[in-house]
Amino acid sequence: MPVILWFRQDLRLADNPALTAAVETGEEIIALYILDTDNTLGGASRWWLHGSLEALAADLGRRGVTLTLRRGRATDIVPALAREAKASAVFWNRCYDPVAIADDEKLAPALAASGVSARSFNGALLLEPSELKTDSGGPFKVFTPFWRALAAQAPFDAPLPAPKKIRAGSPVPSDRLASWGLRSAKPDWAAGLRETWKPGETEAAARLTRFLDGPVSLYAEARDYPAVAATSRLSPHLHFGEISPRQIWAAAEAARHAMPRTANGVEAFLRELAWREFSIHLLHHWPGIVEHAWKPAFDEFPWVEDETHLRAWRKGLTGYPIVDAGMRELWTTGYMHNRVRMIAASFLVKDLLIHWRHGAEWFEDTLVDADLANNRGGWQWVAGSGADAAPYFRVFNPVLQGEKFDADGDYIRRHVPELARLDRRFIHRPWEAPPSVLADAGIVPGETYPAPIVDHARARQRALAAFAKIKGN
DNA sequence: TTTTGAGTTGTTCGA
DNA sequence: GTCGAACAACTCAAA
Repeated sequence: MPVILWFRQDLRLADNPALTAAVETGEEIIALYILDTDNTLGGASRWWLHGSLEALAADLGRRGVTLTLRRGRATDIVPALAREAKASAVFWNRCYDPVAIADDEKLAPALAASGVSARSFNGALLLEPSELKTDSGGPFKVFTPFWRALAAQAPFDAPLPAPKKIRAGSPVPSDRLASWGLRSAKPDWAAGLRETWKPGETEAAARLTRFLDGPVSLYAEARDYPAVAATSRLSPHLHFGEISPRQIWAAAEAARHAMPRTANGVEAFLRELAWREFSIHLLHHWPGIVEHAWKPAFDEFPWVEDETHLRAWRKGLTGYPIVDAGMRELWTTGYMHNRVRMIAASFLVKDLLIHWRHGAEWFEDTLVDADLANNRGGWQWVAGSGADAAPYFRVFNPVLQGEKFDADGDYIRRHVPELARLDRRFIHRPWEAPPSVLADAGIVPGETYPAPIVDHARARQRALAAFAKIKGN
């Protein structure tokens, strides 16, 4: 009797515990992916998913296995396919968002009732939420102790190799990937994504190797400079499970061992990997953080509804170059450098006083690495409402941040072409440039590039006053 | 049980 | 130009 391997956010063959276990049964395997109708994916995520499934299907195809595509509710599709294919078991790697957890809790007994065994595995985390607790038995709420506790449990299980041979089950009816319309965007906005990214397990591994061969040695210092290619850019690959944190941890440790000069960079990089784990742990223990402030007092915060400001922010037309560069990088490439994410997020939440949920939703629609746990956690961190959040008085100054982390304005010139010829002295504050300088750069304020939509100094005062209202309550 | 040091990423002001 | 303090108070995690 065949067994079903249900692919979810683990679109890879290597270090895939569910796949390895399924292969080890010796039975024929039916590989399944479900496009869940309850999961509204953002446009950039849909674009990525298409490519990732294409790559997975090709990798499976080389082993003679067909990837079966179905659309619907996982809780309906999995038992139905098990009956249809007379499968004896279903294998999958666990996901940790609230919908997936609820599905798992329904599926296991439903399958058991029809005599199908269900086996789930950890393919997405170094340690699962149940495996990492404080001394008093509760979940961590502060990153640094979480990180210490996590690192203390290294080394983690060695990554599993991709199965050499997979016994293919008889084909069952499948949707065609194209029929899902994941890339049927009109107008075609995905040109920048195509130039920037290549979804799939092969590219994920190659990207990791390239990063560990070079940029990682500078990572600790250079990762904050958005014009410098010092980050791994593995986040979308990680989100879709084209690579696992165990693979990354093991490879990074190997690099540190082989090249001691990379030690600082590796340490900082693994810390960032641990932030992903921390976010997922938080989401697992407090699923309410998707919609509500983790600190309840913040649900009383006097957020401002301002559609005009929100639209200017989304389009990268705030008049603050570093914010606009970030928002345009996001729109054109499906990605934003981490430092700039903080600046742009702080601007929305603190300068414009717009609810972090609006920002989170826009990011989820436009980021190729959109990840519920990371994204919601990150936005709440910036807003000050999250676990281990930034203090309320930490308001990023977009001019100072720009001058500090993009001193020459290279990042801005790349993404805001109308400012490309502006002298570096004014690249972060074009409103202060003399008319002759603006003329030389071909800039007409208010026409080719907007004046600042708010005055930062005043916006900061307004934010501090607003945050004072909810303090201590 | 109580105590204690610490907590991703900042800015401004005044000396 | 540089530097330290203030910006709040609270909660966490471990001793």
